[in-house]
This record gives sequence, C-alpha cells and structure tokens, in this order.
Amino acid sequence: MTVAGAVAGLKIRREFLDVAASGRKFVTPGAVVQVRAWTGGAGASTTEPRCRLGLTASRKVGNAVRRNRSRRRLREAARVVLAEGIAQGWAAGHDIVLIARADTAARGWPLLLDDLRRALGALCRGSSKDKREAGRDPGPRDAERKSAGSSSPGAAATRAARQRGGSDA
RNA sequence: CCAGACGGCUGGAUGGCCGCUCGCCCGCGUCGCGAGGCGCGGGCGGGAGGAAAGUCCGGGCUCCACGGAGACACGGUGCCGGGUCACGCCCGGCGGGGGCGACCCCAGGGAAAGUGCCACAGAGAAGAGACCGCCGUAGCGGUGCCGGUCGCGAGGCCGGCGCUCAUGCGCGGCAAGGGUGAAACGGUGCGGUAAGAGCGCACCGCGGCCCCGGCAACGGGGACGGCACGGCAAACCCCACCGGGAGCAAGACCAAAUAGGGGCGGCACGGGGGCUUCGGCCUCCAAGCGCGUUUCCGCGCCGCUGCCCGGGUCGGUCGCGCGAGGCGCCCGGCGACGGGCGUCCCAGAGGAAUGGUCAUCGAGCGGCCCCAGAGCGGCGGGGCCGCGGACAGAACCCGGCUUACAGGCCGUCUGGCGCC
RNA sequence: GGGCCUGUAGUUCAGCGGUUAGAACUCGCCGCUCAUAACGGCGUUGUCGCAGGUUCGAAUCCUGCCGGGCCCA
Repeated sequence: MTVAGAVAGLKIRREFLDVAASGRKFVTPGAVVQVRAWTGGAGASTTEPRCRLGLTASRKVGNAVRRNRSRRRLREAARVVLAEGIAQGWAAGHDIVLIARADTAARGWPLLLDDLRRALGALCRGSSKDKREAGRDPGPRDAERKSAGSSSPGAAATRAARQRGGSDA
C-alpha cells in the first residue's frame, strides 16, 4: 500500500467520511478526487507531514472485476503522480480520496494521468487560491469530446483505444 | 460432403519498463548475554477459476447443548440396485413419454385408511344418469265395421267387435348411437336380442392367484374372474428413510490508553446505631468540596497516593494451507468408482496482493478484390483493410448441483446424399 | 456467513386453481361553463419479472434463474 515509503493508506469508513466532509472535491471523467489538508490529527507525535491515500469503487462502477481494475489503475496513476508531487514538494501533508467512476476502467491511460495531475494540482498546490478553483472544471469534458468526436457511452472502449494509439503517435 | 446426437479437453502467446505480496538466502543498521526480533536494500523462487459466482445440498473443522435410546412437532427426500465420508450428487437397470434414428425428458411410493375438490358445458361428474333416441305395449287416443240414440240434414253422443295404427299422451324395457366435457363406470369385432347389454365368444386392457426369469424394481407365461377399483397427493394426508443447534465475525492466545473492580502499603481521618473471630465491616448523619443565583433547601462526591493482580475493549498473533490432494502407469469393474506402485508440494491477501503500461505475434470474425470452376451460389486457394478475445476475482477447506461464457480442439455414434 | 419479504395497468394496491385479471388515482373524449377547476358520462391501458413442470385448466401450486428491498452476526 505504500508508495515510495511516503504514502500511507486510509482504512476505515470514518477516515473517508472525514475527508469527504472537510475536504474539497474535483471531478474529472476518470475519477472524483477529494483532498483534505493534513492537520496532524490526534497523533501529534508525527513530526513530518505525511500523505495518505484512499481508494473507493462503488457497485455503480460495475462487477467485482471492473471495480478491482478501476482501483488498481487509480492506485498506479496515483503512484506516478504523487511521486512527481513529492519531488516537487506539494504532495505531502494531504489526505487524498480517489473515487472510481464508470469510465475509470476504460479511460485512456495518458488521459487518466492528466485527470489526476490537474485535480491534485488544483486541490493541493493551489490550496491557498480561490475556493472556486476546487469546483467542477468543464475543461476535460470539452477536451475529450473534441478528440473523440462522439460522446456515445457504447463507444468508450474503441475511443480509448484510438486515443491510446493517437497519443503515442 | 451435409445435417444431427453424446462425451471429454481448452479458456491466448512473447518481450521491454515500472510495481505488489509470500517464502528462502545474502548484506547493512538497530535492540538483546543469547536464541532471535525489527527496519532498509539486493538476489532467487511461488502467486486466481472452470465456474473463484449463485449459496441450492452434503461433509470436514470449531464451539454450545445433551446420561443412552426413542417419541411428538417441524423440515427434507421418495422406482430398484450400486458408488461415495456423505448427499437432494453420480453410475447401471426398470417403467412411462418424445424422436426415422444416434439419443433425450420424467418429484416415478400410497387414491381398497380417511377428508376435500372436479368450474363451464352436459341428462348424468362417482356406487351417476335418461335429453334426443331405440324397442315393446292398444290404457287414453287414432281408425274400420256393427248396433242404439239425437238431428230435416251434414253429423254428434253412447256401447260393442276388430286393426299388419306406435303419429301424440301414458306405462314398461334398453343404454348401442347422437350430443357435452379434460374425464361418462372397460375398448374393437362377431354372435345374440323386441331393442339392447360381458348376455356369450375372440383379441386387447384391468384385477388378484399360480409358475418361470431377475438380488430387486420389473418382465414373460398360464388358467380364472366378468368389470368392480375415474382423476387430482407439485390439495390436506398416510407410509418409509434422513436431520441436535450455530457457524472461521466459529474458536484459541497475547494485550495499549482511559474508566471501573480486587489486594497490599504510606499519609490523612469526626459523631450515632448495629454486628464482630476485636483485624474491622455495614448503615445513618455531620463537616468539606462541586452544581443549581446567595441563606433555607435539593442533588452528587467522600479520601489522597505508590505498587501488584485478574476480567475486558481497540489492536495483534494463531486458526491457515499434506488434503476423502494432483499427475502418470498397472489391475478389478459394463460404469460411477475402487486397489496397488511411482512421483509432486501446487496462492495465502486482508478496505483486501496476484498488477499497471507499451510493443509484436496470433486462433478467429467482418468487408472488398483476384485465381480456378461455372448457369448462379457455396466450398477451396491467394491478396488488402478493419476488429481482435467471452463469462468473470480466492476470503476456512473439500465433494456435488445450478447459473454465466467469445472462440477453438479431440473422440464415439446416427440419418441422408455421392463414389468405389 | 445466516435469514426474511417482494415483483400484477403510467402509479399505489386487490385477487389465495375455474369463463373475458379488477379497484382507486392518472390519462383521452364528450357534457356543463364565456373560460378553467370541480362535477357528470363514456372509454383506453397488462409478455401477471423470466423459463420449465404439475393439472382438463396456473397470476395463484412446485423447481430453477433475474431484479428490488430489509434484518441479524
């Protein structure tokens, strides 16, 4: 569960609810991201600020295979993005919850990374900025619709595959 | 070659980069007298399924209850024999039904223990019934003749005798035919009869009896009976057999903070009553402190502190991976399966690992075109483009069942067509 | 892991072996009104969740699936 030794896990329901209540939210096609600034908590002995990650996939996402796949992709994407964040110094000191959506499993990998970068950038790095920044960003929707042409949900797999090849080229 | 039936197997491959978890080994750091523990890093090896799913059954395992056995209730199962730890599963057989056939399907005990139901239609629906109908009968009736009487007459009334009169009413016989229904109290044919009827006969069906075959379910045969005994038990029920209850969040062990309980010690400590093993204990009150605005009044606490003990929560460890185990060969058995020998060790996570990403290949699918052939299409060979694996994720384990599933492979058999 | 309930018209429900599956609301049309509502009249609406089976006959009984909801540990 640890990412580069610097990321712990959120375990119990209580912690997820705390993040959802006191944190801020950013919605992307790949995932819903919630972040709460780490205040030290009850255990004040932790001197250095740590980063904690929680993953959730509800039954709306699909069956067990689809839910597990969505969680794994989010975990791997978070591992990549948080490594950048730790290197740049903005990732520490936050509780992060990633909520899988219906398209998480089929979303193109570069697009999923972009989703997380933009969401965490807005919520963590820009935490001192305007509160409206944390709201819903219509940007990714337009970008995807422009590159895919059709937003039909049935064509999600082919769209993702086409974007995968297109982005590599 | 086409169409089909049955059984079994399989459930993409290779590589690059970055990761997760378990086991073993090595190195470093740290704790410990030590065995060793913990942390970090590295190497090697293992790492989802045929259904892991639904949770419909059976078993192991664990705890609880219980003197043995049985009975009642409740639930389940239900042809016979076998397999199995066991089963509602599997195999073989029997009976019934379907298919030209290979083969498939069946909760398939008891209706002569009792209760109940059988709508509508129909005459009648369970010891039933007579609507139409068939037959007989001359009582009424019809009709012929004769006589009497009334009337001018046509004719009426009364009586008698007769009819090869059965059209109507009545009486009697019948249940073959029509018709109703899912089902009508044996079926078909011949004889028989006034018409009919198991009334008689033949065959079939049914029933109990006897004989033969079979472990049995059941099958075959014989003579007899002369039709009585409709259907529904996935209606109540009866019979036989099976079942104690709960479930790994079972259960076992270690054990934090806080509060509370007990023991020992130190310091502090008023009064009344009761008990006393004279160590104390119980109870009431005062004082003190806190709260309700202060007196009155009401409620609460009644010591402070050190050490130790046990229960128990969070948490952790075990249970937790050698098993009614897999594979190969041989033997027995029609088969399910059993026996012997050899060989292998084969996931153990835990908000939950077994992956993420990229590339190449690929069975196959779709579209277009070409070759050969040709009346056309399909099959066959080749080229280009696109798509490119389905259902689905272990959570204590095992044996079944059920359900989901792209595609591929193998074997046996059936029907049809063609050729030799 | 264990257990329970439920699925019928657009909605909420009834129907517990028998003809053509009903009720209320809704909806449509007509009437009333200058017009709307209310009111009155007429009418429409169903794979009884799906598939098998039992029965002469199934929404109802049995079996297996599918969906929804709930409870306990």
